[in-house]
Order: sequence, then structure tokens, then C-alpha cells
Amino acid sequence: MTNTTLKKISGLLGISISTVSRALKDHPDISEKTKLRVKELANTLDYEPNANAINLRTSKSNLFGLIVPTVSNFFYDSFIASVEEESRRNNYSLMILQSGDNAAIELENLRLCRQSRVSGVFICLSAETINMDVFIKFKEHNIPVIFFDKVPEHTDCNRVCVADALSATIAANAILQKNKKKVLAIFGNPNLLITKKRLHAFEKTIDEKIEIIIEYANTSAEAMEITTKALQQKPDTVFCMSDEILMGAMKAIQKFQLKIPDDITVIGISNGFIPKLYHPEITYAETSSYKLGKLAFASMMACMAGSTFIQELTTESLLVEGGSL
Amino acid sequence: MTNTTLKKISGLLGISISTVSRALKDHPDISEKTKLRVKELANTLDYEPNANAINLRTSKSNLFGLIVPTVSNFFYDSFIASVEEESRRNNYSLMILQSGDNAAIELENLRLCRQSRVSGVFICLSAETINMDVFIKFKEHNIPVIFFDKVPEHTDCNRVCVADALSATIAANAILQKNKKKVLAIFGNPNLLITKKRLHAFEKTIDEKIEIIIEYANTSAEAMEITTKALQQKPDTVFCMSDEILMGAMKAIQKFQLKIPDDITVIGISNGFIPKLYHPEITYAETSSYKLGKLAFASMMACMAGSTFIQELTTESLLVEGGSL
DNA sequence: TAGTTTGTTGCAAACGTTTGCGAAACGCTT
DNA sequence: AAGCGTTTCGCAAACGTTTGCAACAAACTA
Repeated sequence: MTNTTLKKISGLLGISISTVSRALKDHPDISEKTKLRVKELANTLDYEPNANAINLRTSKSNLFGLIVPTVSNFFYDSFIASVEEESRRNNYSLMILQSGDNAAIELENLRLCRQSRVSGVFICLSAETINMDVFIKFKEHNIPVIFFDKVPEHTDCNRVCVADALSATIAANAILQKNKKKVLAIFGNPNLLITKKRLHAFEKTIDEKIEIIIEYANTSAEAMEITTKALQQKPDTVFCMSDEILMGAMKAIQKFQLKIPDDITVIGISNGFIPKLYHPEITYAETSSYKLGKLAFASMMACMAGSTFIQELTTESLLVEGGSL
Repeated sequence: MTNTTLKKISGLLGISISTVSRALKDHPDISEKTKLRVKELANTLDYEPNANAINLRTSKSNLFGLIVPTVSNFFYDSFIASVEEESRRNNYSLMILQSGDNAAIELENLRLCRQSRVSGVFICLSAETINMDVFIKFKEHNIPVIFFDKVPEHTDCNRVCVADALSATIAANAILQKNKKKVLAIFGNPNLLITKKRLHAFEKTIDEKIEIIIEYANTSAEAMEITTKALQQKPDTVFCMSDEILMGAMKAIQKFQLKIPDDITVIGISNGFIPKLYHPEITYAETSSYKLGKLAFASMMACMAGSTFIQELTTESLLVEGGSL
């Protein structure tokens, strides 16, 4: 069965296409009588407007692109969920692309966005992205780009980030308040901006008030190894910069059957899912990607509304007590 | 800056639009010389074809719709990742929509798919979906629909599912082989097809050879409660039908500080992420949503290739040893 | 009666492509 | 010189909409 079009309806009713078009959108020029006839027929014929034709004609798309290293990640997935919710609420659709942390694929995805004439794109840069030239093209074409999570360092652009410094500070303060004496602090890849920010804030807050062992782990498995070793130095607290690291550290702690919080205490920075898997639940400074999504969307809407103002936004953060500290 | 179009290029070069169009796609009719001129200009002008115009003209879209209760879920997210990978590989894009387990939103999403003239849709039904009428419309319009995970029971349609019965059987056999005596088996919502299938296969395999305590939990929290209580009956093994349940059961086990596998053994059915969070890692019968995605895509491609053959596909399953059994 | 308003509808162009068909230009053969 | 085949290109319609403008009839005003 071929799709119903305005032409088909107009033919059947013996009226012009433009009349049908206007009738369907309650244009005041059209009489109630024809409106009724048109709508009725459109209904029985199961008419659905062709989005491609509309987009072409109006040169708008009501489509956002969203590019992320991978969907399958407990940080990005709720970010996506959040943006999708808002998009739908505002009559936009979402085209989701994965870069797989591959710069070439990322580029290909961006090209796809342009071809689809998206109204804007949300992007979390791949780990290998260096060249920022593509994005000036987007600017030239007036396609707003909102960077989130992994954002460019020095370019002026719209960015939304979780509260890296704040969350690390919150965690550090929580540790100090509990009168801990020796903390094992595990961070991620030291080259990443996010690591630098969190490390700096954490160290600054601890400020040599208590002893601190700093380690770096790129993966969950590495975090487990490192924790296993470092536990020999008998820290009374473990701080984990991310969920990835927390997962590894917890395996080490379970391996030694240490009792939380009696034998050792734990605190992390997290989106909230992983900490709730353990008993007692892990205390963490929250960096919600769901909230980040809302923020990103708001920023996008500001751009759509014509704001040429470049802004960097940051979510708040708060301590969620679990019982592990 | 306005977008470059074929017309713009043709104007600048003093040739016709059709020549430009053909030159860009290496049509043999066009001389190498003009091809070169056209491509060069297209490049410097940063030409990107307008997907809407192409779709309109060719009445194809190279777009799939994917509808899921929520993206933020460790089963769906890797399903999505999987389908997205394949889509890109085959030059399709993915439009991802969330139903929020709400039938009305689901309907709205399906409408959006029709309006975008998607080439096909992947859908995991919302929990409240009853009315299947929409889908006959899709069939009338020759838009293939692949149901996955939560699929309609009785309609004839293309379905891909994880190996519910098989995975439960595998888990049960693993338990029997280890000579366990008393198993606490926790299942999900007993009204769901997935629960029925897994329960039936599990019971059939255990077949009263050993003692079995059957419980039902709708949420992770419920699973924790139930486990807490049931542990008093001193089972030597806990079987969890899903990750959701495993998460709850593990919290209870951690609460009592039971040592795995000495004090108690654990086995589940899982996608693989959650079991690897613990030490020792949990043994599970794998039901991979990543593989399910590949399967779904293959099924979709079969439809696109014109297969009118209705099929129900099921992934395989295998035991992944973790050390918890 | 003529002119003006009001309400209703249609015409036609435009958005950016693709593609069947025809046509010009050229060289080659007799 | 005439015929023919090739190569290279352009015309124009079509895809399904939206929308400014004109057109027409009916009703009202002066």
C-alpha cells in the first residue's frame, strides 16, 4: 500500500492540495465544513505527513544528533535517556551515533549529521580527537554544537560538564570530617582533563592534613591490581575518582574480605548506579549524567533561540551517604 | 552561510544541475575533466548532499527506528550499541526513541517513525502495550518490524529473543553437576512470558532431584528482602533469573558477610556486566543483548531483502564460569 | 448601483535531489 | 558528402510539502 499524500486526499475530495494542507493544520482561512471532510478522510486513509518533504520545504529538521563513544556505558546511557526525554517533550527527534572512540568514525558521524541537516548536535569527543576543524564548519553553517563530558580544552565553545572540582572537594571534605588518617586515592588517566581537575581539587582540599597515597588506573582491572597492592600500606579509606575505578577497588576489597566500614571505608565520585550495588552502599559525591543531559539540552535550546553567547555550564554535586564511610 | 547545493555548483561552473549530480557520483556519461572540476569545487564549497531531498526523491530513507522502554539499562544499552554498529556498517542511521514503558508514548514514537519514513523499526514493547493494531498498519505499508526481548505472544511477527529456556536449563544443570543440595531460586514477575519460560525450564531440569525454594521479586530491593529472609532456610545455592535480581541477592549476601563460594554459591542468568563486578565473579548463563542486537539486525536485513518469511530467532547461551559456584 | 469588505479556495513556485530522454558535438567510416 | 556511432551534456518532471498571492463569490456599505 502506497503512502497517502496531500495530493491523494485532494484528488479524492476534488479540492486543491493547498486547501488540504491548510485544513489539516486548522488554518483560519478554511471553512469548518471542508476541514471536517479533510480531516475525516485523512484519518481513514491513515495520513502521516512526510517529514522529509516538510524538512526540505521548510529547511528545518527538528532533529538533533548525539555522538558518544559508546551507548553502552552507565554514564552515557542516562545522559542519552535524559536528552531523549527533553527532545521528545520539545518535538525533536534524536539521531544517536557512536564513535567507538575512533576519530575517523566520529568524523563520519558528524558528516551524517550535516547531511541530515540536524538542528544541532551534542557531542562527547572521542579519546583520539585532536583536529577541531570540523566544528568551525558547523559554526559557519549555524549548527549549534554542545560539547559534554569530554570537551575541547581551549576552543571557545558551548560546554556542559559535571562538577569535577566540586565533587572531588566534597569527597575530600567528607573524608576529613570523618577523621580519617590515611587515604588511598585512585585516579584515572592522568592526561585527561577530568583527572587533572579532580586530582587538583582533591589534593588541595586534603592539603596534607592527612596522609595520602595517590595512584592512577586506566581500567577497572588496573584499579583492582593497584588496590590490591596499596592495601598493604594499610590505608583506612579508599577514594575512587570514577565508577570504573570503584568497581575495581571493590573487587579487591571483597577479595580480602575487608568489612566496610569497619576494616576500611570507601568513597567515590559517581553517577549513582554502581555505589548502590554493594552493601553497605558506597558513599559518593554525585555527578549525575541525567542532570548533565538536562543542562545540555537547556544549553541547546538557548542556542536555538538565537543566543550567540558562548557558555560553559556545570552541574551541581552533592554528597550521597551510603554507609561506607 | 547558506548550504551549498547542486544548483549553486552548477551555476558557478556554468553547467547543468544534472551534470553536477552525475559528476559527483562518477556517472560514466560525464567526462573526467568535468568530474574533476565539479568535485574540486564541491570540495572547497564543502558540499554535503541534503538527505531530506534525496529521501524525498528516492522515497527511501536509510533510517531505522529503535524503540525501547529506556536507554538507560544495561541490557538495552548494549543491544542498542550492537544495532547501531551494524546500522552504520550498512549505511543506515538509527533514530532511538524511549517509550518509558508508556503505551501512549510508544504510539507517538511509532507515529514519528512513520512520519520519518523509516525503512524499518526495532521495538521492545512497553510493559503496558496491549493493542497491536498499529503494527498491522506497518505491515500494510511494508515497513518491517522486528520485535525483540519483550515481544507479542500470539501474533505472527518477526521476533528475536534471548535463549530463555536454554539459559535456565544451563544454569540448572550447572547446579546439579556441582552436587548442590538446596537451591534458592529467585524469579521475576510471574506474569511475564520471560519468567514463565525460565521458571519452567529451570524446574523441569532440577526435576525434584534436589530441594528447591522458589521466590519471586519484581525489583532489586525486593530481591534483597526475599533473599534476606530465605537465607534462614540455609540454601547452599542461590539462582537469580536476572541481573536485577542478582544485584539484590548479592546485597543480602554481602550484608550477612557470607563467603562465596564457601558459605554459599551463586549463579545467575545475565548479560555479563553485573556478574563481573564481584569477587569472585559470579558464574552465569549468558544471554547477550549484544548478540541479540546482531541477530535482530540480521533479521531486519532479511526483511529488507524481501523475505516475507516470518521467523522467530533465538540467541544461543553458554555457561560463563566465574568462581561463585 | 457600484464599491468595498469578508470568507473561502486555488495557482504556482520553491525546497534539493534523481533520472529518462533527447540533443548537440565530434570523430570515424564509407 | 553523407551516414553513423560515441561521448558528453541539458531539459524537465517528479518526490510531498508550504505559502504568498490572486481569484472568486457572497454579503455588506454608501
